[in-house]
Amino acid sequence: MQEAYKAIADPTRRRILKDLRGGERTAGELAEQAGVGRTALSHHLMVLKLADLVRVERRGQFQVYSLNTTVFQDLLTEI
Amino acid sequence: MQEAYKAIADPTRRRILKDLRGGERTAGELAEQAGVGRTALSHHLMVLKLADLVRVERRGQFQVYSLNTTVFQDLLTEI
DNA sequence: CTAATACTTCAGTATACATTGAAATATTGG
DNA sequence: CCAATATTTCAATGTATACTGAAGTATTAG
Repeated sequence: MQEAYKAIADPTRRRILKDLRGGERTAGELAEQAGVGRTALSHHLMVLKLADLVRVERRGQFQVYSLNTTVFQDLLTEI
Repeated sequence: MQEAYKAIADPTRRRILKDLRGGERTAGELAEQAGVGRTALSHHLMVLKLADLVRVERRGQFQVYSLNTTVFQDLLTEI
């Protein structure tokens, strides 16, 4: 759970999560919206994945990210 | 609000906050419970104070800390 | 006033995090 | 297959965070 706390401590990652509330996004779409480079974004997505806050699925040449709302609920409950 | 997110990202600070749910505590009591030295604790308390998650009041030779539940609510709402 | 108690600030160090450009990997359209 | 597109990994750097012992500040008991 520590991973989740660290994950939401960063403003860029909170922007990513907020964006994902609007539905699935590709890594590229997220990078554009989050205002960081592809490399940095990839790092942030890895952090969110390790925290199990997002899920990812390859769809053709895209990696499609989506929220894992369950873990969000757990986090809220614990806080 | 960013300060609050960073504040709860650290496990030691979460222990401090949990302890404070049991009522007011002096800095010394918190240090003992949190399992860190006085110096480190003082630093963590400063972070919590900056995040406005705790309030402090001098009472004689003690600094007495207590939770600021209002900011907690705001944080939960935003998440 | 002085010593003791309770904390905080200072200074230094070690570790973790965020970001970047370049190179590597994966998938697909033609 | 090969070039183009999408994304990740590598390597390097700067900044932030956590921790520690020593010194400093504040308050009170005697």
